[in-house]
Amino acid sequence: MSETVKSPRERYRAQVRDEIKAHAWAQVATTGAAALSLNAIAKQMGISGPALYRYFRNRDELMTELVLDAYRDLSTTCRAAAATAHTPTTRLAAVAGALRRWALAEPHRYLLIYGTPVPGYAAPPEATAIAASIMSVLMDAFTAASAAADTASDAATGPLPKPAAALDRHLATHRQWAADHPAPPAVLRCALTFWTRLHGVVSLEVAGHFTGMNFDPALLYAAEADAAIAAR
Amino acid sequence: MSETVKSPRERYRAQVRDEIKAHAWAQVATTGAAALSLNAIAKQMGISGPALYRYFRNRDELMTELVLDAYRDLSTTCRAAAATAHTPTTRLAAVAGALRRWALAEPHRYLLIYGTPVPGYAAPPEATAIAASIMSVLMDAFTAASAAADTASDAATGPLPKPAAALDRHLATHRQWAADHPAPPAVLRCALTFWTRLHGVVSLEVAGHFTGMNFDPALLYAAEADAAIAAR
DNA sequence: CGCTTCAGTTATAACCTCTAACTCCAGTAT
DNA sequence: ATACTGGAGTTAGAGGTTATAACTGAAGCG
Repeated sequence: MSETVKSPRERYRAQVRDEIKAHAWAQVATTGAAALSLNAIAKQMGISGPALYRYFRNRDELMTELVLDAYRDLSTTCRAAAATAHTPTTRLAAVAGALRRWALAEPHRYLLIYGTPVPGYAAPPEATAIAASIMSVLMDAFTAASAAADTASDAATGPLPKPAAALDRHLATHRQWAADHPAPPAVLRCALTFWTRLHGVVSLEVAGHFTGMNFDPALLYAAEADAAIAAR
Repeated sequence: MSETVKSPRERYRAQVRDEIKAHAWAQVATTGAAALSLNAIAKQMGISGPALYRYFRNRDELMTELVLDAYRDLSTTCRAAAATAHTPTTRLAAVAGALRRWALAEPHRYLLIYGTPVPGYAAPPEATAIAASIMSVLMDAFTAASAAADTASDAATGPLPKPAAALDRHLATHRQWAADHPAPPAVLRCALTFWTRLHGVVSLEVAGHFTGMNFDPALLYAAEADAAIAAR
């Protein structure tokens, strides 16, 4: 760590950058990413607007930084949750629970990643790399789960439905996103559906589409997580 | 229809309102809802900015109008798709296909409804009513599907997993959103999961989260739709 | 200890939403 | 038919935003 010793200038610069990001996160948490205002941040910090442009080229660069922070945080949260459990199925359940808690803790942070992309904005390659790393957590767990299922009772799950089989055949050749992961197509499919199903529930929840419906999204989420795990 | 005869003033007013909305939709389609600019619309129409405020109290009112239009269009699209099929399962498949086509035809329109809510904005009660009507299409189809399954072979689907059973018990009492629909809890659960699963795939697709992954979302979507229908 | 680099400043441009005050014409009512 | 009035559209302007340009002054560097 002592090798990261920097000049005073750079130390100060990094410190101010972090302070800016802290204020930005506060804004995102309260009013959402769309209302993020560089001017307001500067005012809160007691400096004038254009001073911020010494630290971030423009609004998009700050936004990208926030997106990457959010991705990183989500990734470590999922990995930490996975590490707490020792059986494959409980590990998947732990990741599912952690994902929802993470999303509900700061809805705007979840929406910053998975919500409406800003018009001209394109996610940086690093973001997709982190997203892939989250998927690898799921693929690891599903690999272990399917192995355990083989040794135990591989029946119960009858023949694969046609569309699922077609998806598996497709994923056998179209697996660029999991190129460095040795999982078979079925595991890729399971990880993918696990992700999309959980996102389906939690994204509607954080966007407020369940508010008027008067039921507990937690139960729906639990049922979906369970189904996705049991389906194998 | 001839009873809706209006004064010339009101005819003109309605016409201009529609023209404004047409330009707004064009903007939403190209740059997204977040970048919707009343000024730009006025410029395109050859009038000056403040003139628009004769027709819409503010930006939010125009946005609300667009949201309601989108909801209405999605609702009629789903109902039309459901009407094309004659068996319950093909009807569900038709609705699923129509939903994805509708979303992909204009991604920003889908995101306008199901994407990140704008900061201070709250959906009008009419929107939730239309959303409920979309759900009722699904509940009708699942009701018919489960009835058909009873007459045929109700086995295959073994005992309900614990979390799903818990959700069913919860929905038995928490069904405000389907108060005027006689469907049993299991049907509510099926409709709900059908919705969330399809949304999970299509929302990630329109938000561009599959772009770097190099697989065909259509196959994943088809597999998910099929699974949600087969699960009953 | 001088020089240079850079953080922060003000001024400014070009947008945005939205209000206020005014003009003027067209539809309405007598 | 004509007088009246309501409303559509105008300009001016307040207050917000992102972002650039030019300048100042101090702090770090050699």
